Amino acid sequence: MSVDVLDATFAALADPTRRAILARLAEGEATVTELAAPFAMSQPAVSKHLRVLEHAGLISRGRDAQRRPCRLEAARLKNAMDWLADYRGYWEESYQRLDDLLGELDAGQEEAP
Amino acid sequence: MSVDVLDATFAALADPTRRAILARLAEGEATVTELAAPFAMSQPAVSKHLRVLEHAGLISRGRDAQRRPCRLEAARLKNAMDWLADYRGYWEESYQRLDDLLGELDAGQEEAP
DNA sequence: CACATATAAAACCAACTGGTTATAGAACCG
DNA sequence: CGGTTCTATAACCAGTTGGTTTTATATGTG
Repeated sequence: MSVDVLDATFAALADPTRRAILARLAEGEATVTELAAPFAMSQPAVSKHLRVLEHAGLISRGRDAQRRPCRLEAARLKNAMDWLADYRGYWEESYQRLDDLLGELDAGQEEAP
Repeated sequence: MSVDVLDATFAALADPTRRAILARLAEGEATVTELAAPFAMSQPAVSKHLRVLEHAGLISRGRDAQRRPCRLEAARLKNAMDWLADYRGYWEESYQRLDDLLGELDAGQEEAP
C-alpha cells in the first residue's frame, strides 16, 4: 500500500465533519446540500470537505442534473483498517497483562491466605 | 468515544514518520535518539512527532537517566479500528456484488450452454 | 567541577487547513 | 429568455503543521 494513500486516508478521517459525512453516506447517496444541511457552516466549506474526501478516494461523485450525488467508497477504509489490524496484538496484549495480573493476585490469595 | 480522541488519533496516524515510529515501537521500547536514527531529519523534529503521538495517547514515556524511553500505547489504535469496523460491511458489500456477478455468470452458463 | 550525552524548548519559516464571503457556472423551470 | 437552484471557484484570513537552527536543561562520567 502506497504511503501517500494512507496519509490521505487518515488525514481525511481526522476531521469530525468529514467522519459525519461518511456516516451519512453509509446510509446511501446524498447531494451536497443534503450533506451540508446538518452542519453550521457554509456550503463552500462542505464542498471543501467533500473535495478532501474525494481526493482521498473515500467518496465518488455522480451527476444528476445540477446535483452531484456523493457515494461512499469504502475500499480505502479497508486499507486503513488493514494497517491498524497489524497492531491488534498490542492492545490485546494489554488485556492479557491485566488478566495475568488478576491471575497472580488470585493465586497469591490461595497460597497465602 | 469522544470526538476529539478520534481526531487526535487519526491526525497522528496521517504522517508517515509517525506511523514508522509506531511500527518501531511495536518491537519494543526505544529512546528518542534510537527513534530518530532512521530519519533524515533533526532530533527536535522527531521530538515534535513524539509529542504529537504522546498527546494522542499513542505512546507513553518513561525516565531512564537522561533518556526518555517511549513505549507503544495501543488502546487508542483500537478506538480507531472500532470506528472503522462500523464500515466493514460497506467494503465487504463490494466483494459481495462481485460474488453475485460471478454467480450470475456461472448460473447463465448452466442454464444456457 | 568540567564535559559529554540525551532531550526539550524557543524562535522562526513556508506550506497547509478550515473556515469565511462573494462570484461564477451549469442545469432546470416558467 | 429570465430567474432559481445546486455546486464550484476565487480570494482572503487566522491558526496549525512540519521542518529548521540555536539554546537550554538534566543527567551521568572523568
